[in-house]
Amino acid sequence: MDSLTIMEKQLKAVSDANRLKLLACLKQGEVCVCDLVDVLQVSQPAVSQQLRKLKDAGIILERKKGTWKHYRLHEEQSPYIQAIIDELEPISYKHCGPTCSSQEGDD
Amino acid sequence: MDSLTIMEKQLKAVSDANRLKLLACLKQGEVCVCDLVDVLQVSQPAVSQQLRKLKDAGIILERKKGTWKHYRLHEEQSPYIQAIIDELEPISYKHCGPTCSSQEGDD
DNA sequence: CTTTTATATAATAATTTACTTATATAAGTA
DNA sequence: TACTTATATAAGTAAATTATTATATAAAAG
Repeated sequence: MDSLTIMEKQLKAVSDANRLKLLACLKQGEVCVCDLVDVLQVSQPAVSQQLRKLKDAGIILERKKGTWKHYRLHEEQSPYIQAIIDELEPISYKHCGPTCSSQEGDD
Repeated sequence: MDSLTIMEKQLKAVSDANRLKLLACLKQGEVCVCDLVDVLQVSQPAVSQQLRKLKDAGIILERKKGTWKHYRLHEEQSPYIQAIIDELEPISYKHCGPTCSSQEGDD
């Protein structure tokens, strides 16, 4: 994949209001899917699909923790993706529960 | 329009390979539509429509010169759009003619 | 004034996107 | 083992996108 195609893929991944909101949530650190469903006000599968796009573009990473899955921003971003993240106002959310938000994990 | 919506619009405008190529051409300065048609290898109306999207998003500016129309990058860009432009490898093109590429203009 | 040239707009069709509901998977719990 | 919970995948659908061809506009040339 040439650099322009990679760029296109990454930009397509962030050119959607809901996915920008997801990134705005993740600015604060790891978030589990259930909390993100709450923020976006769309169905759980919709959130799952959006997260997948961001993951496929290499913008976010996942960590499994029991039944839960936590997502976070990739530590290293292309400069232009980082600039986008920097521009986003953080969005805060309610933690769905103490079990979900604990720091231990499977990987 | 809130800032997230503006951001979404600008990012949608650049999340397409052909429009990224247009920006890559414009890095060198003003270009007339006929030269851009040559670069993209799609129909003239298609190029017109792509340019319109970039213009509507406030990323490029137009200047009329007789029958021709020249497009150039907006002097001021949002930091994230600028970061995208910076990342693009310039694309060179053939000037369609001396009349077209002269510097005088109507506005 | 008619013709040519450069560009824009309109109408349309194929493709992609982003939801939805239903179902699958996989881990935790009674 | 059966039930619940968290997430993912599948199938279907409505809306958006991006090309195409045909046509309009507007300036320049003859």
